[in-house]
Amino acid sequence: MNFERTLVPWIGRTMKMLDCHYQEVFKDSNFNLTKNQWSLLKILKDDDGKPQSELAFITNRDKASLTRLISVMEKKNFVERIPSKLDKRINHIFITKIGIAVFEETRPLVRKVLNNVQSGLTDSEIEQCISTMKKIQTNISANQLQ
Amino acid sequence: MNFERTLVPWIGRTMKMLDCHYQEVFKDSNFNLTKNQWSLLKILKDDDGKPQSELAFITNRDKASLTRLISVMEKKNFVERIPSKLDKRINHIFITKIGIAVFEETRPLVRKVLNNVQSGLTDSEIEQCISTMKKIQTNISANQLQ
DNA sequence: AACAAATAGTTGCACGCGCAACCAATAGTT
DNA sequence: AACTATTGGTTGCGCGTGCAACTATTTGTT
Repeated sequence: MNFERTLVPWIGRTMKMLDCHYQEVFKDSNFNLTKNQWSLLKILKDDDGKPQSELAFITNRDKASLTRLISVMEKKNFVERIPSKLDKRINHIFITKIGIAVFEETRPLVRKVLNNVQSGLTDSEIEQCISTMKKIQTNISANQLQ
Repeated sequence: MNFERTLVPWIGRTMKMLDCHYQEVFKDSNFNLTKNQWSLLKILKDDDGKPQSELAFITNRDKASLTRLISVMEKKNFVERIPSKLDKRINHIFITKIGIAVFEETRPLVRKVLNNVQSGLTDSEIEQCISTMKKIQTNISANQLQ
């Protein structure tokens, strides 16, 4: 097998560079925020109050991983855990005013990164690439069921 | 900005699923190996004896991250640190016989995963996607210099 | 030869991941 | 009502990441 014709390492390397770039941008912004935290703020901003299990599902994370993400964000006062009164096992997660403010203030930053990263790509190129990503995701899902 | 037309989240999610899938496959194989360790074995298999700094550069990693990766792999007897006699600061990294054996035995596994993941993709689709990844990487590199 | 600057590698820190084991609470079964 | 799943969340573990501070060694400069 010729690994040069293999897509996966290319995706991996690209993602690695993207992660690094985001980390750098957030660090420079002095907002004490990470890419993952930002993604969760984005979800919560439109749709608050979900239990952790649901957020774990939406973000494709292990529930333990989500627990820790929420813990960090709670310490920073970006989100709040509100225990359900109907079911004492459940925490509902709400975004705070600070969380909303930070999200809004960093939004242009993220937008700029996305624009820069995609600069020079045509619409059809992007669509084509998204379609390929979907196929790969389908293939992985199919394989994991075996 | 419509995030549905943004490529980055698609790449991110795909990569996440890929990481998970690899982790699962290696775990099931009982080889006590991870994707990152495998990638490094692949590099070392063809080209031994490089100093850590060079391996960090090749694999696009922080030198600290590489230190730890090597440490884990050394504990598993996959690689060896051999201090240079000419320059006492340098460690040369060599793959062991065990490392080579594990690499060869897991190679078909990785090949199978790659084939499955790319099944249904045409050659031109793969090429197109790689080309897009290259452009994104170029964009990121250009931005980081600013 | 003596001092400063660069280089290779390690360690502490904070963040992030999945798995497995665990606890508390709810739901389902007898 | 009593017992057994099942579910939601937390914690310990091993692995992985980058940054910054650190040590030891080498190189470059006066």
